[in-house]
Amino acid sequence: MQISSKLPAEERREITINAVIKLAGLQNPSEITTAAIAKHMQLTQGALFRHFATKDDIWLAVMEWVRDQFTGQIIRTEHSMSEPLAAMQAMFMRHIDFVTKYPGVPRMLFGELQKAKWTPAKGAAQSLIKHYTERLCALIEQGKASGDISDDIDTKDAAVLFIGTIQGLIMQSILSGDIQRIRNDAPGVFKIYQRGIRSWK
Amino acid sequence: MQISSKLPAEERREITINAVIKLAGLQNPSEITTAAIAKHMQLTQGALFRHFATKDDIWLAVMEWVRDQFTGQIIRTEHSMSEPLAAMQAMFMRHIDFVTKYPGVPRMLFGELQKAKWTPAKGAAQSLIKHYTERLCALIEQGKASGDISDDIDTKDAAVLFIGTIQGLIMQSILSGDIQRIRNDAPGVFKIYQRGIRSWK
DNA sequence: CTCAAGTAAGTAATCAATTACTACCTTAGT
DNA sequence: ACTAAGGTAGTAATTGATTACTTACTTGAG
Repeated sequence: MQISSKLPAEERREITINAVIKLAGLQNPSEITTAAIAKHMQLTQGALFRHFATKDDIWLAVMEWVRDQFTGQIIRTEHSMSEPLAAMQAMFMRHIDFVTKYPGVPRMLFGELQKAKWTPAKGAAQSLIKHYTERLCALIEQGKASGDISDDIDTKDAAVLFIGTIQGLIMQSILSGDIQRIRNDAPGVFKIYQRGIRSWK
Repeated sequence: MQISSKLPAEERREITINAVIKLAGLQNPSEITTAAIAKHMQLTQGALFRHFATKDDIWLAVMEWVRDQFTGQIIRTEHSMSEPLAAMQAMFMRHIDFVTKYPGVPRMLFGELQKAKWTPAKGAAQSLIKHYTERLCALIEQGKASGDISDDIDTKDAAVLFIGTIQGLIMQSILSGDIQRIRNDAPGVFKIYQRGIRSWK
């Protein structure tokens, strides 16, 4: 039997993370087995445990990758805009881009958050969303200060709705089975959100 | 060993559905085992299969219960209001009421929809949301006709956002671990949604 | 030659589903 | 009114699959 070409540990970890994210786009993340991951990267199941102590450890590595990639992209997008509302729209679209590129990610996040007992991966997921919410709240406050966003609305509520708006698009795409469709729906949905928070002079 | 008092089949099915919904509020629905369900209703695991052919059959029964309860309540609420926007607000609050009363339900729904392969329970979940979306679209069209809702916005987008808004609140409550908190947040979030769709004359 | 990275074949635990048996209720025949 | 028969709903133990993880051995690049 031919064996896979040997690779250094760090490279294998990266390939593993990639495989998990790809598989999560095709099936229910909680049903992804170590055997399935190994098969997808042309490796035997036991070999995975040369690079990860436990399966939880794999999930943690994946969540950390997601955290770094996602947060990095969002922060960079935010800083590329000066007007708060424009920044929010750009972040919205960047977020949509991200989830259409990696459709498994929102599934993993939501699935992880549902778990009853604490896991390192769940902690990473929680802090990711917490951090995201904080950035949004800061932007909304800016928008209120500059007069672009209405003072009438609650900052936290507006942040929750921003994320919920995307969540709703994702759910719709899961229903239709076509993740790419949310690219078309996103602008119209964001328009409604923007009408909801902007001030009318 | 003392055995549980015998009950007629139909009653046992109802008790089972109740147990599943209660358990789903406490833990990740996909991790609920037949043993856990049986234990929660003071029954042995094997006895469950006197009333349900398979575990999938249990899930289907639960989803059908949810479909009947939820749809019934929402439809009744819709018909109790004459103005479209008022009806939507009432439906929003009824929906929030429902998920705070049965916190396991949204988890089950979302978890079921994520599954790769089709199951009867997944089909029931899909048709529930499809039907709900259709009712919302009809209401929004009514609102446009009466001039309460802006013609500028897309009906389907507005319906997606309505559900997404609630989805966002649920996610926030899962994060905070306190499902009851969404009762407080709901009015403020709906207010933003309403600003987003209503016409400004 | 070494040893990190691989294979292949385990193990123990968990889970849905099955099986063999039992207790209780209803009902028909005398 | 009694009682034997049949059906229903329970128990307790077991089965076969699946899963995360382990162990003993093998390979090949530096």
